[in-house]
Amino acid sequence: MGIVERKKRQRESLRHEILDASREILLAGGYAQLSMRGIAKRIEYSPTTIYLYFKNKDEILYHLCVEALERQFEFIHAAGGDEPTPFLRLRAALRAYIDFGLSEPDRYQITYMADISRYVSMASILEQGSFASRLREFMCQRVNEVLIDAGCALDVESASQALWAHCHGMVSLLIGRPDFPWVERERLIETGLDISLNGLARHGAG
Amino acid sequence: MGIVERKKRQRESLRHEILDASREILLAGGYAQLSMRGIAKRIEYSPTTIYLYFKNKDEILYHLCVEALERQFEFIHAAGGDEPTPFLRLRAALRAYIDFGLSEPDRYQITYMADISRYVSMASILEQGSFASRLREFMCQRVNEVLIDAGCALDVESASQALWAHCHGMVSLLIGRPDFPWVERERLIETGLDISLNGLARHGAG
DNA sequence: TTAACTAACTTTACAGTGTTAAGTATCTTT
DNA sequence: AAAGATACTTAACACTGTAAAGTTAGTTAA
Repeated sequence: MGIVERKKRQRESLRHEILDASREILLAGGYAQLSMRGIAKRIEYSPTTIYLYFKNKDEILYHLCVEALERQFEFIHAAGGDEPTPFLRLRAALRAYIDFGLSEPDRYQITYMADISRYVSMASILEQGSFASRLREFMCQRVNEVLIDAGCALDVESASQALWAHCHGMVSLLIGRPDFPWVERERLIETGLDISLNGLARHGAG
Repeated sequence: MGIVERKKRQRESLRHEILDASREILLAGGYAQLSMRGIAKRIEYSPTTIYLYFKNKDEILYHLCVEALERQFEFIHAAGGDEPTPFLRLRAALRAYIDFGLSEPDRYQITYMADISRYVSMASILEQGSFASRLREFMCQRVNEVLIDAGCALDVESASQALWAHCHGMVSLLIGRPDFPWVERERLIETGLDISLNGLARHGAG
């Protein structure tokens, strides 16, 4: 029965068109520009058609979020693999985290700053095998290597979450308050990383 | 001419009523609940009356933001003054920053996370003598004491901004993603502070 | 004292948002 | 050809922030 297949393909196709249009609007005009009616106009369907393919706007945001996490994971995973020490490998990963956020602010915003929680649970974003959970594991691994290397008794999970928060703080403030009188950006980032990483490696080392 | 005075007072009074209503709505129902029509209903005036007292919604948010910064400054300024060392005094201030954010999430959100930038400039928030600028100076001062005490050559401004970002990251993630599988909150905060502060104090100390 | 002016406030309206319910047209199956 | 499912649209609801015009009451000047 090729017809059923074709229908399925067509359905899948419009689903993708919706996500493509959403992504384009997001990256072109930012998060605030993204509206159901805007998406509808772009794909040349009525606004309510979208609801036949997605439960609501948050479900679209969720898919954009998952996509963004995939890109983020790949960006960070690719960074610093050739560095000689655990310390430098972790540093490269954190630096990549920050660079990703600053170079793709709208993607970053949708994953970490947008108010996405009404319909989308953290659990579904962190489901096993997802890029979010792989990113999390990857980070914990790099942190763990440093902890072992430095002979430091810190809890991996706590340390990873703290470092994540540190990086997120820099990204979100730089994105969200661009007109604050920041020191030179590169210096701020490097100082922030130095502080965090020195604090990690030398923790409990007298 | 007492009449002009009285009129001025009445005008000032309604202005305050509007801000009071806004604050109450914000603290009761959160940022998303705050609407011009909601404020109007609470003060028993028509929605457009508000526009005779405030340019737009952002100007109301701005005033709530300034208020929140005042509270935040006082909360943080009061913390740790009796601690014996610069290190512990800074630690207490950062801890207070985080505690303030977590205990008054809506106030925190409006000052650091809300998209307030269309009409309100950072410059007006940081104007000389404002609580925002006093908070900033206070933080730099405590950081500076630690830097001097530890004989560390880090730039005060960079270090302060980095530490601020670290704390903001923890607060904003804990507020914004409450359903993430965080480690026990107290442990996370303490670990984050340990890392940041050890990294600061031991920076460049071999 | 009456006419002009002004200040305070409301009504109406516009353009936008997410979303639901009902209706239509087309395509598939019996 | 009739029945049923699928895909899509139109109309509508309940919101949002905000601008323009209209109303009412109070103040001032002739």
